[in-house]
Amino acid sequence: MTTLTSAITRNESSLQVLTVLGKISQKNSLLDASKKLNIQDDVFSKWGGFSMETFQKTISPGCIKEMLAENSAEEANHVNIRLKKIVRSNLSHTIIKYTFFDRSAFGPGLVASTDFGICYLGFEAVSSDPTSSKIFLDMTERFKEAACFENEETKQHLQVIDYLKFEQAQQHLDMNVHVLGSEFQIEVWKSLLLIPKGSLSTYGKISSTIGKPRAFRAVGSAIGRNPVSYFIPCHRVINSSGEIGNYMWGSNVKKAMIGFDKLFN
DNA sequence: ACCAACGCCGTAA
DNA sequence: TTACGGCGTTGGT
Repeated sequence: MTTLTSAITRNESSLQVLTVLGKISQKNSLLDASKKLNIQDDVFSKWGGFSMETFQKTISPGCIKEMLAENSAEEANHVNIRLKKIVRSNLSHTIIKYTFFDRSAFGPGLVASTDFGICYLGFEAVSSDPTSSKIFLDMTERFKEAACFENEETKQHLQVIDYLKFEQAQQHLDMNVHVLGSEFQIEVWKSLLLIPKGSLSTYGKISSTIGKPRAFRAVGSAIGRNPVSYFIPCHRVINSSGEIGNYMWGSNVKKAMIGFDKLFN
């Protein structure tokens, strides 16, 4: 099987993987869920080249604890991100281009950018009218003073979508990210970039690293407003209890990202 | 400017 | 499992 073939099946099987992950609980294992949904249990190997059992184990409490304990600061991420703030007062002169993508390792989604870099990324399966989707409304609400229009040809978008398909082993990606947010939010988002791929942190730990150990709840709110999911890895922050916790695009997507981070490549 | 309500929380019981 | 504290953000006066 060629790399290309497996990449196609990966991105096509992601929807089924996400469906199964949305159905699991402490009572319901991946195997139970896949049987109930009448989904083949080999979708996980098609998706990431690892078995359902391996994935199940990776998101089990024991492995989650291990990922929380890892505190290596070397070689943090495969993606080297340069973060720049969007100045709100300049927004009326800002042009934002957006592209819907129908396939990736984490399902369909929306990516947007300014001329400097990516300003928005999220994952949602949109229906026939994309402009009424939660993801589109969230993006346009954030940038309502800017000029937003659809564009399929942006080099930055293609680069991001390519990466999210994981069609080949990614060594390194240099990426510019342009974020709109308060000082506090941007400080929180920057600290997320320090969480190594394959390990996890907690809301409490993040609040301590920014010097406000009691602001964990505010940190949760700030993380929830992360405009560029996956690349600003808010999926790597979970509850101190070991629960996966909530996620803007669904906790099934969060689980998929956590397991994929750990197992893929 | 002020206040109330709300969150991807943590922890104590 | 439930209740409450603490903190930045937002939306309504």
